[in-house]
Amino acid sequence: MPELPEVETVARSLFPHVHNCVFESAKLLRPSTMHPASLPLDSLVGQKVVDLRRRGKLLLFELYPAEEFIGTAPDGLSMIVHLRMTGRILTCEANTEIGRHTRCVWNMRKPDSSPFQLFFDDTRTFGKIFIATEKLLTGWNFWRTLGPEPLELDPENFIPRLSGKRPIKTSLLDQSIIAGIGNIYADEALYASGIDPRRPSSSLTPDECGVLLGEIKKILTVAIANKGSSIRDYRDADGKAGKFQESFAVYGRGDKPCRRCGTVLLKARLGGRATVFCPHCQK
DNA sequence: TCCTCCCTGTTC
DNA sequence: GAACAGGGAGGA
Repeated sequence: MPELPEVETVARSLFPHVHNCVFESAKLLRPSTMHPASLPLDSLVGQKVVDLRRRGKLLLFELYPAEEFIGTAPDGLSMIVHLRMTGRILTCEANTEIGRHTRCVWNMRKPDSSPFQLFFDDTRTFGKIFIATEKLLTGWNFWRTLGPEPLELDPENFIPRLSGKRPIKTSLLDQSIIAGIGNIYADEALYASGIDPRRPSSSLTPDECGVLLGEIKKILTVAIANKGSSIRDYRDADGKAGKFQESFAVYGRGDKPCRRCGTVLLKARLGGRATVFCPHCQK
C-alpha cells in the first residue's frame, strides 16, 4: 500500500515518461474514481505535464497548456492522484486493451508526437483523481490541512504537533500532523525508536520526539533508496516491485519473535489499524 | 475523538 | 464463506 516512499518512487520513475507530454483525450471507466470536487476529466485535453511531484501520499501533476492551446485551455491546473491501497499508474503503448481493474485511461502525445497511454488501475477502487485549479485545491480541506513533510521537519516543529492525548501511533497516521506516513512506516518507526505505540502522544519527552523523528527520517530515506515496499499490489511506474518489505521488523510479524530480543511481538488495534510491537523493546 | 464504511482479492 | 487488509470521509 503506497505510503510516502512508494509514492516518491512512483513520481521519480513516472516523471521521465510523462515530462512535456500532452493529454489528448481520456476515458473514465469508473465515475467514482473522480474526486467529487474535481473538474471533469476532459479538462485535461491540451494540458502538458510540466512537473510531477509528491506531497504526502499524493501524486501531483503540474500542468500548463501545450503551445497550440495557450489562451484557450485553462492555465494553472494540476491533477492530484491518490493511489490509496491498490492504485497503479502504468505507461502503455497506444491502443492497449483495458484490464479488469482499469479505472481511467489517458491518451498522451510525447514531445516527438508519438502516442502512448497512461492507465490508472485500481483493484479496490479506493484511489482518487482530482483535477483542480489553484482555487479548488485550496478549497479542499485535506490539502489545506495536510501536515509537514517528514523529511523537511525539524524537532522544534514536530514536538508541539504531538500535544494530543491520542496514542502516538494514531497521531503518526494523522495526515494533518505529519504527511505521508501510513500503517507500515508508523509501526516500523515506533519500533526503531523503542516507543510503545499505545502511549499518549503528549507523554513523549522532547528527547523521545527527537528520536522518533530521526527514526522516521531514517526509515523513509532507506525505503526510498530501496524503491519502496511491495506488499501485495504496489509497483512503480515501470512495473517493478520495491524490496524494503524484506527489512520489516514488526509490520506483518505479529506473534513472531522480535528480531532484537526474541520476545513474541504483540498485536493491537489502534486508530482502527492493525498494530504490531515488541512489549520488551518498546516502552 | 472514536467508529463505520467503502471495496475486492487473498487467506484461513 | 468469513476475516482481513487500510486511508480518509462522514457521522455519532
